[in-house]
This record gives sequence, structure tokens and C-alpha cells, in this order.
Amino acid sequence: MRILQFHSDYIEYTPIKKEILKADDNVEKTQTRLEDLVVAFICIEENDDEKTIQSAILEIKKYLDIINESSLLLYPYSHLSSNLAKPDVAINLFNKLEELAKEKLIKVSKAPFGWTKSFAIKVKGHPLAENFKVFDNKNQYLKSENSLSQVKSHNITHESSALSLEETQKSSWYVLTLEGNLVPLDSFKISKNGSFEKFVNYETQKNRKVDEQPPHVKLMKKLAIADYEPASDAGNMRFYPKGRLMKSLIEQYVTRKVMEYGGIEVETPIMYDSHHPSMASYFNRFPARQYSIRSDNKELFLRFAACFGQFLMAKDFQISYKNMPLKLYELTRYSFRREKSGELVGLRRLRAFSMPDCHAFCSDMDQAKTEFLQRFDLSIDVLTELGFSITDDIEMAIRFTEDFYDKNKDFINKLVSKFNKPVLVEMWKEKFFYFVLKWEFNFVDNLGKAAALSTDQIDVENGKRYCIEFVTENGIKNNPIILHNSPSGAIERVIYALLEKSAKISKSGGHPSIPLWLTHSQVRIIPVKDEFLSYCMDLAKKFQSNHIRTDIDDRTESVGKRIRDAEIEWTPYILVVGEKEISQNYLNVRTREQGKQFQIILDDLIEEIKQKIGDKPYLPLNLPYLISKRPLIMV
RNA sequence: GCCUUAGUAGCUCAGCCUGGCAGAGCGAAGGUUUCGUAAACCUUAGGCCGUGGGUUCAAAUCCCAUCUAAGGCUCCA
Repeated sequence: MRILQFHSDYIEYTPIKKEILKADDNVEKTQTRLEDLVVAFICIEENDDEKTIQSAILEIKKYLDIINESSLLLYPYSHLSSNLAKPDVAINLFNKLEELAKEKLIKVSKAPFGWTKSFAIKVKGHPLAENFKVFDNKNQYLKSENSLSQVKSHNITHESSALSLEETQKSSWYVLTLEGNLVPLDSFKISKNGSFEKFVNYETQKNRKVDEQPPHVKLMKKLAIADYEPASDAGNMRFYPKGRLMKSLIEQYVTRKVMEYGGIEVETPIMYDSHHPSMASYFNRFPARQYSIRSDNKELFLRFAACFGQFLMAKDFQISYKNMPLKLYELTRYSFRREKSGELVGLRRLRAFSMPDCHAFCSDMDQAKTEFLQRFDLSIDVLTELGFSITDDIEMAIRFTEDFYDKNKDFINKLVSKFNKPVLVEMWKEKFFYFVLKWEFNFVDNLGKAAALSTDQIDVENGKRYCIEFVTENGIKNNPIILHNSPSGAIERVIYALLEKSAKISKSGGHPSIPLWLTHSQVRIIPVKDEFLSYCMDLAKKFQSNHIRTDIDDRTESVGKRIRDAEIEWTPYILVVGEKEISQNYLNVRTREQGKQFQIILDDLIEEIKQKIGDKPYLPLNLPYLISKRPLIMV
């Protein structure tokens, strides 16, 4: 039995003429079009039997799992062999194959057997898209080749990755305590209703049914931060002026922190040639999750992480052990992942996102571990400075192989004690994928959903896979261990978490807010009458020259209305300026934080605000400073 | 991909069950008001009721199909 499989954008076929007597009846001679599926061209050979069918279907299912596809077309295709089975045997086995496939897969269809058919097919542009397999009657899986791809022996890696996917099932869950005890999850007493409990449930249980729309989705619209863009693909957001400003500030902040740590900023292309030789193993890691673009004769895909561009760059560097650890950094705008449409949620899960990604190339495991601890501190620092409390908002998961744990208990316990709370552990019997250890900081939102922010990994494979080399003290070339750190996680996700956190505060009766350094209008000035406008403009200039974003509500609305509007925008400082303030030279301030009014002189207020902002990045207002000049973005 | 829900004015939504002139609030435009800490007042303009078909004297409303989106499931290296 021979199977030629294509991962296809579409196939169209039309039955033309019945070829053999026993061919399928009730066949309409109309065109069938199917989209996004695997087309399996199959021929049944002499000596094939039910066992052959069974092992074939397992292989087909494995292939669909790997490329993450659920639709299958079984297409009888005799031209693959010169040793065909007799038609009546073949048709019988073919129907069995269809039955079995329907038991195991979601969407299965079959083209008619024994008919001449015309067909047109469009095959997707990634190395795993084309695949050929041969089985004999002892249900042995004989050989498989990417016969049409230039990447020879590719299927061997594909095979091993399929096997290791099964290994995934063998992971087991524990809690690692501050005392360094690895307690099986079942016997660990988790305190009720805490975020750790929610996090553990989210990670380990299947039932995640929630009926509400996440609060941050409402907020991102209401505060005119971001919105869905109907004219793009789902999961590609538009960012309004306030959201863009917020993103820029967070991006600048994270980038500065990573550069202070020693990261060297680079920029790499967002698209790559699918047929470049080094793509094969990359695809094997992230199969069929990318956007693809056809341009002239090239099949390009959009990157889904920065790893790749940085590895290709590091490969061309001349690196000595003296340069290690070498840290490359890029904040991708964007990385693209074609998540399934149903998986996308507001700013939590996107198809296009901005990801800070810092790789450290280390000479050996000792150096890697030392570096790893530094980056752990960096990540805690970044999240804290972004406005999260590690104690209240963040839960940690750590995943490692049993072998690595046995050899590195002290090291792992050190991570936990730095985190200073119990940690959820997923332990694997054996290594799969490319890392031996990986941790994440997760934010748990209002609906009990967890989203990973910071993360770091110890990667022991890709140095070799990408031929990255450094010269050791002895003059030998060696492959580095690579650490993959994102100290903050995707920038959009940081905004999601900030909004969810403020929704949590508002739920419990507090005043929701956004960190001062990230709010668009830090100070809003409201002149009581038009005649005070020029005084207010002078005032605004003084704030702005001190890097405090200040605007003026010069609309002809009542004072009450303008205060209300400022509060709806979550403006942290509202100044009402009238005769009293001008004649007596003080300011009347209404703060969001304390929700009360007080009087203060200008210089003191500037000092207070500057102190609260600290050394966070500054950018000027991203909208006209007179409200009357602004378009209305959200009601 | 599957399940559920929703598409009506710029925005948020009512009307649909039980068919009978297309509605409200906010926002916008014009005007009056110059106001002291969470919504001043008046006037006006805004519509292919997602799209296509069907039933009916008559469809936003009932039926069928279809598109789009959201939420959930699955997935999440």
C-alpha cells in the first residue's frame, strides 16, 4: 500500500467516467471542492490486508496530528504502484479504510473509487506538506520520503518528533515547595480560592467553560487602547493613539532593561523562505501554524518568534569562549502565529504580537545556569516595574525532564526560593522538543484563565541544529547552550494583564487605574471659563517641559461634564482652573488614586508626579493637547 | 475545525416570541448657556435591519441558505 499525502489549501475534483465495473455507483459528475485538508492519494497493492489498513490509518492520523489538521480526503489513485491489488479486493479495503478513518478523525471524505477524475490541487508551502509512505502486508512501515521536497531524510526527524509527541502524555504534575520538596499534585494541599489554585486548575484540567466576555476586551475599547480590525485577519489588532503610546512606552522600557542586562539589540527579517535548507527542522517544531505568502516563485512564511533570525545571524558570527555568554535581543513587531480562529481572545491571544526575545549563547551548562539565574531576577524586576505584584498577580510553572531534575536539584530549588511561593511542576520522563528546563510566570485573570508572561528555557539542541559554533580555550569548535528569555512576555499581553488587574480592582470596589507612566493624559486641565484658557496653556507648557503629559479640555461643556469625561478616561490628575487659582497662584487637584481634592503649588505637584514616574520612559502626548481638536475615537 | 450567541444610526442597544409607518440613549452638527469637581438646555441630520432566496396582501420580525464576528471547546514548544 502506498500513500502520497499533501497538506493542501484546496482540492477540486470532478468524476468523469466510470473505469471498472465494480466502481462506486451513485456518483454525481459534479465538481467537489474541499479546503484546508490533507489529501491522501492511496493505492492498494497486492497482498495488502486489514492489518495494512490499520497501520496505514495510524500513520495518517499521526501525520494529521503533527501538522495540526483535522480534515482528510481519501483519494483512490492507482498510479502509485505497478503491483496493484485486484479491484474487488481493493475497493473492499478502501471502504474499510474509510470506516476506520471516520472512527479516528473528525472530517473524512472519499473520492469515488474506479472513476477517471480530473483534479486541481494547491499544496501548502512548508516542508512537511508533502509526504510519501509505503506499507507491506506484514503491516511494516517500510519507508517514507518527502519525495517531492528537496529536504531529504526529513521524514526521519518528523518520525522522531511524532514519537516524542506521544511522550508528552507521560508528563506528571507536582508542586515544588519553598523547602525544596517535590510533592505530587494530588497530595499537595492548595489553599482555596487563591490564584495558585485557579492556575493549577487551568493548567491541569480540561473544563474551562466560562460564559463571560473577558473584562479587558471591554476596557481596551472603552479606553480607546485597541480594537479588532475587521479588514485584517482575526487576531491582528488596531491600536488607537493611546494604545500605541502605551505600547511604545512598554517596548522602550523592556528594551532598555534587557540592554542594561547586556542584551545586544539586533533586527531580523519578518519573513523567510520556506524552502531554505535550515527551515526544515524549524517547521518540525512549529508545524503548520504560520502565515504563508507567495511572491514570484518563492514560498515565504512570516516568523513566529525571533529565535530563528537570531540563530541564523549567530551562525555567521565568529565567536570565542571569551565572548560568552553572548546575548542577542530583538523585540519583534511582529511575530505571527496563525492560531485557530476560535482560540483568539482580545489582547490575550493574538495572531500578530510584539515579543521581546533575548537569547544567551553559553559555553557550558555551568555558565548557562549562572546566566539563567540572572535572567530570572531580570524577569521578576521587569514584571514588578511594569506594575505587577509577584506575590499577588503571578504564578509560576516550571517544566523539566526527570534526568535534569535529579542532577540539578539545588539549582531548581534556588529558582523556587527566589520566586518565594510554591511552584507548579510538570516533569517529563524524557526530553522532547529542544529544552531540558523551562519556566513561565503566569498571570491569572478574572475568569480563571492563565496567560504566560515571562519565560526562559535551557535549549540544548538548537546550537547544533543551526550550526552555531564558538571556539573553546583548547581551540576546538563547540555548540553553545542557548537560553530563550522573554522578560515580560508579549507587549500586548502585558496590556491585557494590566487591564484585567484593574478590572479585578474595580470588581472589589476600588478605583481602577493604569500605571501613571503609561496613561496618555497624566494631567487634565479644565478652565472654568474660556477667558482662563491662555493661563492654562502656560500651565500645560510647564508640565510638558517637565515631561508630564498634560492636556486641556477647552470644549464648551459644563465643568461637571468635563470632570466626568476625564474620570471616564481614568485621568490620574484633574485640575480645575478658575479665578481663585489664578489670583492666589495655587492648583486645585482632584486625584484618581485617592479620589479626593487638595490644594498644592505647581512645583510641588510637578515634583510629586516626577517622583511617581521615576526613571520610566517618557514620550509626549500622542494626540492634540486641546481636547476640542481631537477626533472622537471611542464613546 | 466543532458548539453557542450576535449582526438594526458613528457607538451601545430596544423592537423579533405574537408579521402591520424604523425606535431610544450616547455621540455628531447648529444654536442658547460661561458654568467650581462624575452628565446644562433647544433644534437638526443620521438606516439596503449583514447578504441571498422563500412563505405572506404585508417580513427587521417566520423559514432556508450563506457570510462575518465574538465567546466557549480543542490547542497553546
